[in-house]
Amino acid sequence: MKPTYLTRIPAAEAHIRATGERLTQPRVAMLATLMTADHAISHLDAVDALAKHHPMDRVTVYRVLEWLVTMGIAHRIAGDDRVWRFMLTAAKPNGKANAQHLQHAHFTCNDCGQTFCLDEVSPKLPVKVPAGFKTIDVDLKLRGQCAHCA
Amino acid sequence: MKPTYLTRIPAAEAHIRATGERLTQPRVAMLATLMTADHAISHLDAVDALAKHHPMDRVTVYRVLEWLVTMGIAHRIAGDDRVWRFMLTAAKPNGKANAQHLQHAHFTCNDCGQTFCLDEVSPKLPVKVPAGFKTIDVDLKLRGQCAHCA
DNA sequence: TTGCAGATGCAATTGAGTCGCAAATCAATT
DNA sequence: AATTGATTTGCGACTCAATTGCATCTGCAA
Repeated sequence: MKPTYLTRIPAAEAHIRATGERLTQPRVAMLATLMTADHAISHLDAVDALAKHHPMDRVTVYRVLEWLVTMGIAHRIAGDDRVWRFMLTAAKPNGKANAQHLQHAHFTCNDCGQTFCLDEVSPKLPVKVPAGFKTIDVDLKLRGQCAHCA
Repeated sequence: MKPTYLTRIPAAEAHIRATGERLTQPRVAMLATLMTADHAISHLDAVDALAKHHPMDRVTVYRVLEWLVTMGIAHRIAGDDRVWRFMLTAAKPNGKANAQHLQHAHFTCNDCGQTFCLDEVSPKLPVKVPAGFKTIDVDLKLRGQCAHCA
């Protein structure tokens, strides 16, 4: 069954505390919200989801989301509608961010519009680039129908 | 050496005439401009580039670009800055759009910001998706340093 | 408890992209 | 060559995600 917001609070606090940065209510609430999502959520989705338990300013949502990205806790995905969507970066068992996650795939459903992470697809992409080009980051994006809509 | 705008006009006219749609000045100018670019250009880049030889309205640029995409002559790429960039779709020797081009890779340089097409990388991507998911379109995006900036 | 760097809220701004509508243009037909 | 009618273009106004500036508040350490 789906995890609820409230049950994620302690884990969210621990995760933020582990960064050594300031532990603030908006950060906890935002991270707990991300933890309950099984797909990438937009800034607006986040505002709506937070409205129930911990309403906060739109701009704060932007800034907290950006902070989570710079901390490596979340990553952002460019949607076809020019809207950023955010998702937790997969963590390794020890709690550290997964470096391999930098190179991974996303699947966006043409019907429902949801975006999912496909971690299992990614790490072994053999990508050849022309001479002189240096690859730092790889992003694989699929479009189609998700299991629910097909 | 780089192709110039003027030398591309005849080819652009021929290409548009081949679609069976109306041959208009903005379409010719836009296509000729795209033909001189070796990397993906934004809507604003296009407006600036056209200003010299064939100034046209911002909105017209958007619409012509969109028309070129629906015709399969160009394709659009979502940039990390939420800006669409456009590029000619590689044509096969017979002049028809290349269907395989639908599944291909882009390389964006972190330093100069230019985006290039890597047609040779793409077609044989073995992508596994979870059960029930149906892939229709694949987009591979690389980030790093291009040959010029490295 | 206090001090203050860093975080948040609010209002205003930016900038890519879109919409509606009147005027202009292309091309088919006379 | 002129007419006609459907498409396109230009212009203004608009939408909406995201950002910026600044005053206020808050977490944390001394």
